[in-house]
Amino acid sequence: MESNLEVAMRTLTRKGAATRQRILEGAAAHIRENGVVATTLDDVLARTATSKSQLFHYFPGGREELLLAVARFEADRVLEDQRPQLGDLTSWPAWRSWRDKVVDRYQRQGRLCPLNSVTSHLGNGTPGSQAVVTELMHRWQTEIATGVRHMQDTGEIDPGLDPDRAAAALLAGIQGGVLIQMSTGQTIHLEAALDMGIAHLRASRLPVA
Amino acid sequence: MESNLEVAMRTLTRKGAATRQRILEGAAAHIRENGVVATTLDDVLARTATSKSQLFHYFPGGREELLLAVARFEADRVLEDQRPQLGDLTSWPAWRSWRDKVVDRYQRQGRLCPLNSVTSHLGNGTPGSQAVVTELMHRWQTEIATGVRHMQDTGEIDPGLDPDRAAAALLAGIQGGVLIQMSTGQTIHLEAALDMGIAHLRASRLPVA
DNA sequence: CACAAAATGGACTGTCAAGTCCAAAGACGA
DNA sequence: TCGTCTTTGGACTTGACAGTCCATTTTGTG
Repeated sequence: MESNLEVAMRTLTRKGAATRQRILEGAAAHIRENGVVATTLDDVLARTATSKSQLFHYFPGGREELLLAVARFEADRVLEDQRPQLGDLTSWPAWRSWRDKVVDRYQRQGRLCPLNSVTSHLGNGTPGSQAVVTELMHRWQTEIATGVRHMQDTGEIDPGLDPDRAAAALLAGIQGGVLIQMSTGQTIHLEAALDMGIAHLRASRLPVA
Repeated sequence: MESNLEVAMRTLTRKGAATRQRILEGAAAHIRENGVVATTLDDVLARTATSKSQLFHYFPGGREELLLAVARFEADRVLEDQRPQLGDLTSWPAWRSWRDKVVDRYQRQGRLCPLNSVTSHLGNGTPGSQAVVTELMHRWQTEIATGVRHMQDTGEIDPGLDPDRAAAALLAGIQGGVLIQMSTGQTIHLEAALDMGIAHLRASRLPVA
C-alpha cells in the first residue's frame, strides 16, 4: 500500500535540517506528555511553530513517517539514558548501580511510555515499528549479555550459565516491570524483577553445594 | 468531564442482554484480530448485525465505555486461560505445566495483545483502565504467591523467601516476555523469564551451602 | 547578481467516524 | 389484551484531522 516512506530527501539546508529536527523533537515531547492518541499533527505544528507544508516536506509519509521517526528517536534515548552504567557491568556494585539507574529512569518517566505508545499505535506488526523495537531489544540484551560474560571471565558468575538466555530473562523482567508500572503506578515489580535477576546471577556462582 | 459511564441500565430483557453480549464479544473479537486502532464502531455493528442505536443503548458512554468493557472481558480471559494450572502450583511438575500453558497461550495469541492494546488506547492513566489492569495484576500475582507459599509449606522453597516479591518478579518477567513477543515475534524471552524465575525458586531451597 | 532549488505560509478539501434523534416494532406484566 | 417500557433501524449532524496545493520567500551557488 505504501512503500516510499523514508524516501530521498536529497538536499537539506542547514536551516532545513534544523526545522526537521525541531519538528521531530517537538513531536516526541508532545507525545511524551500527552500520548500518541492525543497528538495531532496540528498540535505538533503549533508547538514547534511550523506549518503543514513544512511537516509534509520533511516527512513526506505524513503522520506515519513522523511517528516512526519518533519511535527511533525514543529508542535511542532508552539505551543512552542507561549510560555509562549499562556499558560497564564489570562488578557487583556496577550491576547494582545500573539497576538503580534503570529504576530511577522509569520512575521519572511516569505513566507514559512513548515508545510502547508509538509502536502499539503503528501496530506491532508494521515492518518499520517491528524493526525499531527488535533492534532496540537486541542491542539492550547484547549489552547485558556482555556484562554477564565479563563476570564469567572474572569468575563471579558460573561459566556454565548461558549469558544470552540470562540476559533475555533479565530484559523481559525489566520490560514487564516497566509495563506494570505504566498501568498501576507501582514500581515494585520492576525492582523485584531486577533484583531477582541479579540475585540469580550471583547465586549461580555457588553450585549445588 | 465524564462520570456517568457505567450507568444504571435498570432493566434488561433477555433479548437485550443477549444483544449487549453479542456486541461486546464482537468488539472483542474484532479488536483481537485487527487491533483497537483499526476498529470502528461501524465495524462492530457490521460484524454483530446491530445498529448504532443499539450500541449506544447498551453502552451509553459510547466507544470509551465499550472499550473498557472489552478490557474487562479480556482481563478475565487471561486468568481463565491459565486454569486449572494456575490455581494448583503445588509441585515442581505443576509449575512446569503452568509454565508451558502460559507460553502456549501467548504463542497462540500471536502479535496482538487485546488488553494492552485497549488500555494503552484508553490511556494508561484512565481510572477505569487502571482499575482493570491493577486488579488483574493483583489477582495474578496473588495466585502465584499462593503457589509459592504452598511450596514453602511443603519445604520445597526456602521459607525465608518473600512470596509476594518473588511472585512480582515472576509476573514482571511474564509481562515483559509477552510484550517482547508482540513486537519481535520471538518467544524466547518469555520462556527464559519463566524458566529463570522458577529456577530461582527451586535454587532457594539450597541455602548458601 | 541571477537563477535554481529548497523552505515556508496557510487556506482548502475530503474523508471518516462518533454520537444524536425520532419514529417504529416488539416484549412483558397486569 | 392493553399500555408501557425496551429494543431497534438508520438517516443525519458535527467535528476533527490528515493530507493537498500553490503562491511566496529564502538560501545557496556559479
